[in-house]
Parts: sequence; C-alpha cells; structure tokens
Amino acid sequence: MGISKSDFFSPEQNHMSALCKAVGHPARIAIIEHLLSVDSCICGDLVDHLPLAQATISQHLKELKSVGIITGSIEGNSICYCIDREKMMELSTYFENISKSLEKKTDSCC
Amino acid sequence: MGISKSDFFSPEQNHMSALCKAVGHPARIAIIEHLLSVDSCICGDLVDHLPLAQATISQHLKELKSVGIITGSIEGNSICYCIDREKMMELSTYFENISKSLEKKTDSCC
DNA sequence: AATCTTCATCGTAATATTGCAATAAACAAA
DNA sequence: TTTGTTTATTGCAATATTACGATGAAGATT
Repeated sequence: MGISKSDFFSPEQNHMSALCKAVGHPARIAIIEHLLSVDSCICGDLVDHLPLAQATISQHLKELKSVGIITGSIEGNSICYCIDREKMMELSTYFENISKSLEKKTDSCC
Repeated sequence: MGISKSDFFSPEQNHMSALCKAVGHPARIAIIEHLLSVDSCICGDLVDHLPLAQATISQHLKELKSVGIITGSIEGNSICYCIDREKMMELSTYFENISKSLEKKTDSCC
C-alpha cells in the first residue's frame, strides 16, 4: 500500500479490499476457475493450464491462501487446493448489498 | 502485470480481475462506501473523509472510473461521482455463481 | 540409501502502484 | 479581467507486485 494508512480504514474495509486484491489478477482468476472446474487440483495441474512457471503459480496460490480464498491439504506428495465457499459468498454478498442499496436510491444524479 | 501475459487469459478473466483489482485497495473501498452513503459527492467531500491528499484521491477516483465502477458528471465547478450498479451486480453475480457451483459439488476433498 | 516427483522458497530483475507537493485546467464569482 | 474554488495532471520517491531460474524440503518410488 505504498505509505501505509491502513490503520485509518476499518478492519472490514481492509478485509474486503484484501479479498478483492487477491482475485485482482487474471492468473488468480484463472486459478480459481480451474479449481472450480476440477474441484481440486495440484500445482502441477495448474502449470499445464497456465502460461506461467511453477514458481510463479506457487506464489499466486500462496496469495490466495493468505486471505483464505483457497485452502490446501497435503495428499500424498502433492497438495489438494480447494476454494473456500464462505469467502466467495462474502464477496458476493458484499457487492450484492451495495447493488441493492443503489437500487433503493431515487436521488441518483448520474 | 510485470511481464505481460494477459493475452493468454480470456477477455472475461481480464475484465473480472480488472474490476476486482480496482476495488482491491482500502481507500477505494472507502470511496465506494462513502459514495454509497451520500449517493453522490465531489472530490473535496472525500478529502474531508479520507486520510489522503487530494491528488491521491483523484488518482483513486480515476482508477475506479477507468473500469467503469464509478461515473463522474460535471456539476457546476465540481464533479458528481456515482457508483455504476451494473458493475456491482457483475461482481456480485460472478462470485455468487462460483459459490453456487461449489455448493453443488459433492466430491470436495477439503 | 539414492532418486524422482511435487510444491515452496530464495534471490533478483522488471514493472506497477501508491502517495504527495506542485502545478495546471476549468469554471464560478467578484 | 482578476480571484477563488474545485478537480486533474505531472514529476518524483518509496514501496509492492510479478515473474522466473535456481535451489530447498518432503514424501514417494526404486
């Protein structure tokens, strides 16, 4: 965040922006969509489907994991990654509520 | 995006990640929430509510505008910014669909 | 044990973002 | 026209992100 001012913002604002930031990269959107299409997968699986090096994908997975959007569990000598539905709902609900609030407004100027 | 690989990703993936990236900063979440609470506002209004310089806020507004999340219309010698409901619904629907897809799955491993 | 497979981490380079002071631009008011 | 008000842009410094090769760590396979 450059010069950090995150203390000013509410924990909810910081949390929501962190979630959004985590999905704010095409590779990470692609990772989520791929995980969705196969339910679970290993990193090597992703390496075959994305134009990125294994190290880069591992880094993206780490970022998604750090905000809890995906969880990884060891399975043999590979890792099974799954999407956390709660987090997806959190995002969906947040934007739905904004959308609903906007719908109610009648004094819109634009 | 560092070394650009965005051509590999689908337009939808690039679009969705751009929307998410735009809201992936606490100041921009705060801007959206403030716009929501007053429906419209001018930049000076935001300067009073956020711990950021006018130039910085203007820059954040520009980023939100660039992806269409907010629109600005000139009003006297100030500008009225409004949230685009379509974009909020796009975000909500995207994550809702993921959430619904996850719900259906029974072969979850995590 | 030696080797392979799979994923994580380190180090580093290139690029992008963030933030702000200073300044410009556009319009309103005097 | 001059002055004030409001937002945008420029230029720059500090920091963060992205990407990847090389290497490490942990469990599987031989």
